[in-house]
Amino acid sequence: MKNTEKTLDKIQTLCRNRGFVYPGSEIYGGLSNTWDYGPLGSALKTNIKAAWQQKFIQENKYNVGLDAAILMNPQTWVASGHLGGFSDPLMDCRECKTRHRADNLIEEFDGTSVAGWTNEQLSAYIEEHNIPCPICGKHNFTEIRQFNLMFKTFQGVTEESKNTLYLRPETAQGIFVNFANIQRTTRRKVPFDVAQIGKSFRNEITPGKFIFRVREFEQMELEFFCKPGTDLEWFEYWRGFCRDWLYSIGIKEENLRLRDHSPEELCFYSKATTDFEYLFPFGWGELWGVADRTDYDLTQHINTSGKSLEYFDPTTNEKYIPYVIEPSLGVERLFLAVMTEAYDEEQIDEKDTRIVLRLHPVLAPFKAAVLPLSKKLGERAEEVYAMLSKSFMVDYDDAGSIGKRYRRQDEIGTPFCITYDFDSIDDGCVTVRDRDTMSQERIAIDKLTDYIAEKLKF
RNA sequence: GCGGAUGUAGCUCAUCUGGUAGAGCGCAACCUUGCCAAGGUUGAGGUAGCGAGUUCGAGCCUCGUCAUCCGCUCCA
Repeated sequence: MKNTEKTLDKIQTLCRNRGFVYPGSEIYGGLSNTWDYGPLGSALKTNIKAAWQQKFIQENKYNVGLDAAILMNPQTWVASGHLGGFSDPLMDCRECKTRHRADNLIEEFDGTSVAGWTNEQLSAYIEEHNIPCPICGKHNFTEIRQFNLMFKTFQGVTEESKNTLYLRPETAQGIFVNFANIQRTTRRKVPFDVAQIGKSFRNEITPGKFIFRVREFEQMELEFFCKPGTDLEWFEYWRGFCRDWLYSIGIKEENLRLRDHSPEELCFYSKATTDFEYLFPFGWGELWGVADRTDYDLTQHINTSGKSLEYFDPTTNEKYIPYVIEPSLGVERLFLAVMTEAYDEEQIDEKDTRIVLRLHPVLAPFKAAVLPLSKKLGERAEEVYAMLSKSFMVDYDDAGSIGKRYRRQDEIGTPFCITYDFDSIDDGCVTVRDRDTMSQERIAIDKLTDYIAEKLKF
């Protein structure tokens, strides 16, 4: 029973104590659901993103990268449907403390269509018809509160409504609005896709579960543009591709499941969607969504902007709006999944346990730690450290017993510990201890960089 | 946002019915030690989340506020 609630506490504690993740703005009493990634956490995050970029951009012939702006012309959100369509008028029942959507209350009460109604109209209608709470049957609601999931801000120094902008609630739209630019400048032929890592912001009503659901988060997304009719084939392709990548960075099969959305569950524009769910300490939670979004997004932008985003296929002389397959992954969620997967406690004896973070070496913040067996060897050991740091993130620790230093490194996921001992002066070798196998190997110092580099390959 | 619980040193906690805060671990320095949490000496670190009130006196009582955890509502 590894993935339990208790494990989340332990992971959170480890994260805070060892410099992976701190509560945000802590000295001012914090700011709810914000987290700051410390020295080790930022390194892990960077490594996760780099691994993704390597697999999905560098090694993939279909992909190009993009880094679009967070602030976008508000028309973007009109086209995507985020402005207007996703702002829920919510009210609470004072009697039974439940929350309801005002529009649903009316529609479920007498079937009246309330599309386009203002909050005043909604609440007047509820008063007028004395609509009861569907849970307790009483009629005692708070006033309507509007929950728009987009963060609002202003461009320019005056806070006028005409200057209102929104922090993007998803990175995808930056890709869609650049579709024509990218296709033209890279001379890509369909199929191809655009991959992007970036921050998104959503005013979730209920964030929580450590870094699982936060209001500011980072997405690793790609939009794969393909010919209509080939989309389901490609959908399958990406599902497998994404799954295999997760396995390769250390996610275990038994902790991952692919859940296909039922027809009723699908968004109205989506032809097929699969949630990759990971067995987090609090239960199964969505990690990665792979969706066939059809030509919905591009069509919306064509209609709203008036610009043509059609693709002309020069080999067949066909014109069409490409279909899109979108695998969308949250960096923080993968961070948590990776930490959950890696977290291990080894029972040494009745009273003694050892925490080992079995991170894939590619993801580990430090690839190795240089540990002089005695402080007298510090000068020589630091030379080894300086050499390795040219190629890798390396730690150096000379405080305390060697055993204690091994454990410190085990806790932060360092795969290799390098001890410089008294023989090293004569034979030019150091001992490399492997975190997972606990085996020790004598390696020549001048071969050390290559030795570690070899271990870092997938 | 609602309901419940919580908030004392970096961490885990103690402080008897209100009388000006302690331990273990961790951390730092020195000595010792020479491959998986050794030992010794010394030391740093808290206006008890914050603010107000009651009281001769509050970490302990009251109110407010902020934050965290659990549950509910929601998640394109």
